Amino acid sequence: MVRTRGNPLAEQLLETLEDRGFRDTLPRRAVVQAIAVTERHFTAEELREQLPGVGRATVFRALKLLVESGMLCRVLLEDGNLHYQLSHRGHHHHLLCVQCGASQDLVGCDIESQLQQVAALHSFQVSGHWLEVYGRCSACQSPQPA
Amino acid sequence: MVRTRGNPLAEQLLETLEDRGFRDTLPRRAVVQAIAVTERHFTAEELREQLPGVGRATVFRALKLLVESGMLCRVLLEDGNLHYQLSHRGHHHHLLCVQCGASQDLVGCDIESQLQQVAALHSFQVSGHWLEVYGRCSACQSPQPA
DNA sequence: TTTGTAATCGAGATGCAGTATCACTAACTG
DNA sequence: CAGTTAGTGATACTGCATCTCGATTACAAA
Repeated sequence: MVRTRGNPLAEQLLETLEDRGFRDTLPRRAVVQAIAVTERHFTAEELREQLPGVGRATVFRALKLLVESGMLCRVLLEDGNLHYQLSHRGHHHHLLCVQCGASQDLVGCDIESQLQQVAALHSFQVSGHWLEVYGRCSACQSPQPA
Repeated sequence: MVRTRGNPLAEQLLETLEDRGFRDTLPRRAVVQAIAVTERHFTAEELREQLPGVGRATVFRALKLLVESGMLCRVLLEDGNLHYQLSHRGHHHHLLCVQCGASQDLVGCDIESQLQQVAALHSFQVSGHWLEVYGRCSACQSPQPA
């Protein structure tokens, strides 16, 4: 395993980890680099297949670190499977295409304030929420109707 | 295993299953009965512990049937654990107390229409969503401040 | 009733995602 | 450069769920 210069995104992720006190190690670097070049959401297993030289536990540890640091987010698919995906923003949600599996971030959604109000009717104090939206992306709508 | 007269709710669940073409068997009856008398949301494992005489696969098969028939719903806890809970209404969401674990249904939440609008900005056609709300229930708020 | 048969059951194997252990190694620190 | 400590990885294990397949049972037709 050789220390390669990763792509800019990978470097940035590594830097953030360093800022949080974590070391810049070769295996970690490999995991982060693999994630940085992955377009779609992925499972831990898929990631592992791309990293035959990295131990199983290390991959999971890196995933956990990145999730806890807010750089990676979990995505719950409609079939219940849990995937991972790079997180650029802070809190946000996903529009998941049930046909092609693509995911795009949902921006401009101010659901929390609405939740606060409705929950208040139940005397419930909201501290967080989890939302996934399923449907069809623009590319999967018109082209092939049926 | 003896055929006992279950409580009314259990009988109703069984009937619905029968209407859908599923048989009224003793093990199934036991599973449904156990679910019907459970107040809180529960894990498959907890349910299984109450049913030592019923096979593992049978419990899971019954859970799946009930979920697919809309009588049981899955609840995703904040820690990522999946629980099950009786579903009285149709589509609804849960207010999950992170302190005592209680769950109450969120009524009067018209989130889907709001989602449709926001998603439309992305040319995304919404077909469904999953929402869990975390926070503190009324009982867990005032009594013990810290 | 009796009987045919498809649904269902259950024991155990298997799958899959993630964690625990622990001896070893590599990265930072002084 | 040596010491400290985080990190690594092989492997065992856990938790939750599904698969397999021969045995059993519910239901309905005779």
